[in-house]
Amino acid sequence: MGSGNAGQPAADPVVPLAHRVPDLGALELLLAVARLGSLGRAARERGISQPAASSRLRSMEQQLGVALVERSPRGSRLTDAGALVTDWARQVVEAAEAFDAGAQALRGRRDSRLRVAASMTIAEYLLPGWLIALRTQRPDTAVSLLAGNSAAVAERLLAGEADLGFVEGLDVPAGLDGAVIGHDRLVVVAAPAHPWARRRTELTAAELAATPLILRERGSGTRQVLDAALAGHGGLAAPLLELASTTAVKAAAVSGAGPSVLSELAVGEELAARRLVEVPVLGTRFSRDLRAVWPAGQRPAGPARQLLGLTRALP
Amino acid sequence: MGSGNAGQPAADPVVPLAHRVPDLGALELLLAVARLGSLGRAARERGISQPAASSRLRSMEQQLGVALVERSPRGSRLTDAGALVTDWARQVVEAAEAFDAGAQALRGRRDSRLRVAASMTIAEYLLPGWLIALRTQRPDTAVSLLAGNSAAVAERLLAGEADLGFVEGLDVPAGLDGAVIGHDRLVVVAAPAHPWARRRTELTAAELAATPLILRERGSGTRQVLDAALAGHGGLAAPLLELASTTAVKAAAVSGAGPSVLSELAVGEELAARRLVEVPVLGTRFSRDLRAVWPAGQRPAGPARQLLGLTRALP
DNA sequence: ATGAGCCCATAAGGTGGGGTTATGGGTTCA
DNA sequence: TGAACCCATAACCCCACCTTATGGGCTCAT
Repeated sequence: MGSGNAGQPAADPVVPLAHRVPDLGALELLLAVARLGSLGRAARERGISQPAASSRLRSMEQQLGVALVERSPRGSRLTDAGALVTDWARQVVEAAEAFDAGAQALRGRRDSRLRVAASMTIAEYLLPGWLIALRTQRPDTAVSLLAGNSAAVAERLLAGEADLGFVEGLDVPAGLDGAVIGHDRLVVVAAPAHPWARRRTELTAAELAATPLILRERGSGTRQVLDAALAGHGGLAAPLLELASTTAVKAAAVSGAGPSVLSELAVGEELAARRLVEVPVLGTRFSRDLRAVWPAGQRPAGPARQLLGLTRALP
Repeated sequence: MGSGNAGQPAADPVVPLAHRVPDLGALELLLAVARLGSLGRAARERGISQPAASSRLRSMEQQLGVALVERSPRGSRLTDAGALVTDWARQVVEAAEAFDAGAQALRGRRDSRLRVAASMTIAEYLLPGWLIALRTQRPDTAVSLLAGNSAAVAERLLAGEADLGFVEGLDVPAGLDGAVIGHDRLVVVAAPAHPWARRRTELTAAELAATPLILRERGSGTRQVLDAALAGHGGLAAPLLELASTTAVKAAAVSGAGPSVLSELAVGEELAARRLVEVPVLGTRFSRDLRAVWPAGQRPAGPARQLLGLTRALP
């Protein structure tokens, strides 16, 4: 099934993305040039030689087919296009920083200063940002992250193997205290081409329950909330597809395989770009609280307290 | 490694980000493995050999210090950590796709099928997403982008050098028709350590006007709105810093140099992660419409109409 | 049970992108 | 007019990533 298959949508690029987008080093260099106003200065900050910076930037311009900086004997300024590209580059670099913060926590060992246990959705979409913020305040705080469902989070906390937990369930697990730090909403989404995207009337809960959906595997927090909410409407139909990760579910929904229900946090990007469309549902609000939790009676202190403070400005 | 350095204030990484984060090719490979469930299949899709994929993935795991996939004689599945990393990777890849879509439009020539002129904020934060969406619907539509202020956008449209424009001004430029496609709000932001971040009372407009801010250069749309809104409150004080790009302004604000006023679109990320804090302002709403515009009487058709349709689901 | 057809791993060898140092020419300013 | 910035070019080096060739484990149909 190598070539000539029909169903595959806009999948395999002829020339891969990695060849059309400069690598992270080049993007960081561009940001440094924008900030410092000189190739040499930027090179020094990034720890490379000035000719290396010069050639790197030049090949980036060639690759993009756009002049990015105006070089002069007394410095370099961004062109108009360069300013635009620089801001796009910053988005990529920020995503990479979140990746790095998350990965670092994931590899963190037991002796970390701060051990966090978090549910999947929170670990995926919120925690990396918090860790970046924490790093700017306390650069030397080593953080370890363990991701799992609510029960696993509670278990770790009660066993003394984690200092702070985050859960997205409907209630606080027994033995834990908690504080609501934000809210999450489940949204019904479909590809723009799907009939549901063009409905002019709201979906009824019963209709939703009766329709096969693309879902995460049984046991995911999202699915539990959905199950509970639709229990009174005939129960959830057998899934159209059952996939292992949010990523996979989104990809399937975008490609038009069918409608899905996902956290607002997960599909913000897709909705904004109209790769997915939200389908309003009558009456039912698939809302759930996001909570920080800790062993009952033991108020978070030290790094845990600081991280808790960072989480209070949620969307 | 990584232990040893003490006070380094998160500025220039000792070991650069590019060395701690796998490159785009590796991240795309990981996404393909997650989707297809097999190294060999993923390798084929990405157009490389199976050993290359195997070794690439292995070195990524080594770099991150985390096992990402469980290999078995009948395929590979993501580990729990791998699922998390894959979702973080997807964020990076999506940002890179936006970068690519934007860069491609920027290099687009005059003979493109669809010529767009857009103001800076829209070009920076919204257009790339729209272009990605457009590409999935009409892969063969070549788009060119020209970014400038409202006057420049109007000029291009009236000269017949652009098919569709986007502006964020307060009114529709003369000679053009338009439709509101969304709204943008200017927010006052400060670093979490700034006194304003801890205020319990709302800022007055007069107070804001009297305080030196970090701003874009004169002429930016953001600054015009701000000027107009504060004209009745003593006028804007001389800026604390005047920088050339939104990126630079944000960086300065995050580093604590002072308060700034920026589009909500530009600082969403920073607010969510608490790298910046919004400072409420009494009474005044710095709101502005986002509009699609076209020459009066000439309703958009063809690709322009299609793009217009994509923009109707704004935040 | 046995070969086909997947899966993945290891080994050995090529190539080019990105790095380096060395050098030179332009502008600004004390 | 020399010092101190800016940037560019040239010649060289290295390793990260690719390739092809090969082998072993699991599953399944014949």
